[in-house]
Parts: sequence; structure tokens; C-alpha cells
Amino acid sequence: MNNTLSEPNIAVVANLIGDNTRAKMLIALLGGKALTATELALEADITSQTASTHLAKLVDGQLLQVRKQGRHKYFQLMNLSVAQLLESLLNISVDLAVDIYDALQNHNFIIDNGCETLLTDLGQKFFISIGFDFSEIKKSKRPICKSCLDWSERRNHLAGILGQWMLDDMLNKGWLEREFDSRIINITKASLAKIKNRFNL
Amino acid sequence: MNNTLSEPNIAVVANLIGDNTRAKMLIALLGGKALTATELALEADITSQTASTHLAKLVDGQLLQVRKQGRHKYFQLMNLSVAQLLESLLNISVDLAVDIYDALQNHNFIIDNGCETLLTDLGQKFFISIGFDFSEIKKSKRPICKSCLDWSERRNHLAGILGQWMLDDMLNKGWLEREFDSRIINITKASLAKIKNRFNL
DNA sequence: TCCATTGTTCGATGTGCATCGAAGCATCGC
DNA sequence: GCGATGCTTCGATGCACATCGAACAATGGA
Repeated sequence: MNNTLSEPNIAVVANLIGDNTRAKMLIALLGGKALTATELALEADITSQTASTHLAKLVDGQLLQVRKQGRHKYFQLMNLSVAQLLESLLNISVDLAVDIYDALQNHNFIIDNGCETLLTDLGQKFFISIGFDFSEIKKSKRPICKSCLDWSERRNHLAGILGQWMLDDMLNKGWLEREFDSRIINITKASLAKIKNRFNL
Repeated sequence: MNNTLSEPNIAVVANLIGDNTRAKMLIALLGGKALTATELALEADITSQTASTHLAKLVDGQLLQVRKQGRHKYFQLMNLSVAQLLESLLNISVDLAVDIYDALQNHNFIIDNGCETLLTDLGQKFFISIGFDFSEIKKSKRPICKSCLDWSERRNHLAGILGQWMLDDMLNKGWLEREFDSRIINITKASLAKIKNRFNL
């Protein structure tokens, strides 16, 4: 591995994280639990060969450490600094979901009491006004409005029926489009404006 | 600009920083002073056209903000979060210089009192033992051993005559090689072992 | 008005690299 | 021992993108 003396090699480290599938792996490992190569391959939707090369690079780049156990290899983040770096990155690349969550909170549509998010009366009126059908609550046992810790374990985004409905609604309206066989949602520039307008962002 | 809802786009951000020349620009801007496009092009050793495209990407990616002033364009880091992200990256991609500094400190060869670094008697003996000529101190007014704030403004590396001598020495021994017309120093894997051995790292 | 400077856009080129199929090791259970 | 599972290496393929030359637009100074 090459190193630089007078200049930091931040580009090398950033480049490691800059690949989409490697980023998926790292985020999967941000939970703290050590995962095997195949588990990470599944998480990133790639073959085991590709995962192997990626993991080798991440280990070589000191971002991951590996522990061999039988025929398995358990990977985990190298140290706390790596986790903090990933959280810094998550802090920058703000999710639209977080934006929406914050907006709803600012409008007093939802209240976050620290451990769960509650829908206010004002919020209920708002969601009814934009077409949400609260009658389906009774059919399901999923909480209607619950915050969950996302990858950074800090920023809230909407979960539960309400969040799912918002997501489906936007997908139906064509504002968002789901990548084939993936949890990734893409949003176009034009649609982003509509969404921001809808939520007064 | 594309955004992702259900998955964080840390790969996008990291990929922006992952390019070597863009990293150079960002680090140049870490000083806090706003720089023009041509200044950044010079800093990164590229033509103005290439710099223009890079800067456009960094602005689009919300890492830089730009202020137009006459026919100049002044670029600077978007916000504190970006600076903190860069510092996290610098924190990970540890310099060899920092390693050496820490090693010298652990061996009680130098003492860091917070604002400057002092050479101990033990350290003086060590440096004499490896060939450092302290008689040249009198010829110069540069401090013989002074820590300076590097890019992260947190981690010390060696400055002053002593640091310069160590650098020149390693360059002469062929352990390091300087890139043409640049402050970048490269170190090979084999040489790294020698250096680590020399400083008992 | 003319020129110099600063910055952008376009097209062409080259290269690095992610991806996967195929084949090869190592390890476990039987 | 033999198959199954987990992981790696190699080679080929394809794509994304950094880079620069050339041409162009905008601004400032003389």
C-alpha cells in the first residue's frame, strides 16, 4: 500500500467509500455486528467474487478488519474513527426522508418524544387533506407513525404505515422511481421541487 | 442533482472527494480562505478547463459554495459539516509524519507542551546517533524542533530544521521520492518497513 | 474599441475499475 | 473418502470519467 508523507491521502480513503456497493457494505456494518462475506454480498446485491475483491480493498485500506472463523470470514469496521467518518458522511448526504421528517416536525404535524414519534391532531388533518386514509389503520397492527433510527443511528426518518404510504404515494405519482429489485429510490430534479413544494420545504 | 430516499448517498459524496485533484482542492480550501478557480487549478496542477468541471461538480454536490465577484469566482467550503467531514477523513488517512511524530513522543525524544514541541536531551542524543548535526543550528534561525498545525489543524507533525532534515535524509536515502514539482512525497512499501524499523514503529 | 484575463462548454482520448463467469482452494459435515 | 459451502483468483468486458485542446463567453483595463 502506498502512503503519502506531505499530503494526506484522503482521496484514497474517500475513493474506497465512493463506490456504491462498497458504501452499502460499510453502512451495513455500521450497525456494529460483524458480517460474513456472503452476507455483505447479499446486502450489496452482487456476486460473491465481486464482494471478495471489494472486501479485500476495504481491509487493505484499513477501513475494515477481518476475523477468520472456520470457513467464514467476519468483517467489521476497523475502529471508531471509521464509524465516525461514515457518520460524518451521512451527516452531509442528507436524506430527503430526513428533510421531510424535519418539515413535518416544524409544522407540528408530528412530535418526537425521544423514543417514538406521535402524530398530532393537526398532522392527522393534514394527512387526511392530502388523501391519507386512516381507516386502514384498523386493518393492520403496524404503528401508524413511528420514528426509527436510520443508518446514522441519529437522524430520524418516518417509518410505520404513514411513512410507507407517503413513499407509495410518491411512487404512484411518479415523483420517485424505484431501482429494479432494490431498496434504492431515485428522485428527479423536477420531482424534488414538487415534493418540497408539497411539504413547504 | 439526483438524490436517494431510502438509501443514503454517501457514495456520491465520497466519490466527489475520492478524486485526487478534487481532494487537493478541498484541502486547499480547508484553510478557510476562499480561492478562485485558477488558484485552485494551480493548487491541483491541472488546466483551468479541468478545474472548472471539478468545481462545478463540487458545487453541485453541495460541498462548495461559490461567490461571483467581477470576473472571478471565489470558492469555499459549503459549511462546517463539510470541514468536519474532511477532518474525519484526515483523521483516518493518518500521515506517516504523524506516526513518526507520535513515535518520537512515545520515546520521550520530544515533548509537546501544547503550543510548541521541545527536543529532550534523550531526543538530542538519538538524533545525534543517527547522524544529525546540531552544529548547523547556529547557522540558522529556524527553530530546531517545532510542531506545526497541519491540514486537520489538530495533528502535529514535525516542522523546523529537524523535520526538514529528517525529510531530506530520507529523500537522500531513497526511502522517499518527491513527485515532480510538487509537495507530494511518495513512499514505497519496502521503504515504509525501513522507516518504521528505524523509528521502532 | 481592442486586448488580456477568467471561466465555461464540447468533443475526443485514454484509462482505471467494477462486474461476472469460470475455475480453483479451503473447510465443514457425513 | 465425497459433496457442499464459503471464499478467492484470473481473464474478459464494458462503462464511467478525468484530462486536455480548441473554441467561446464574460468581464475589466487601456
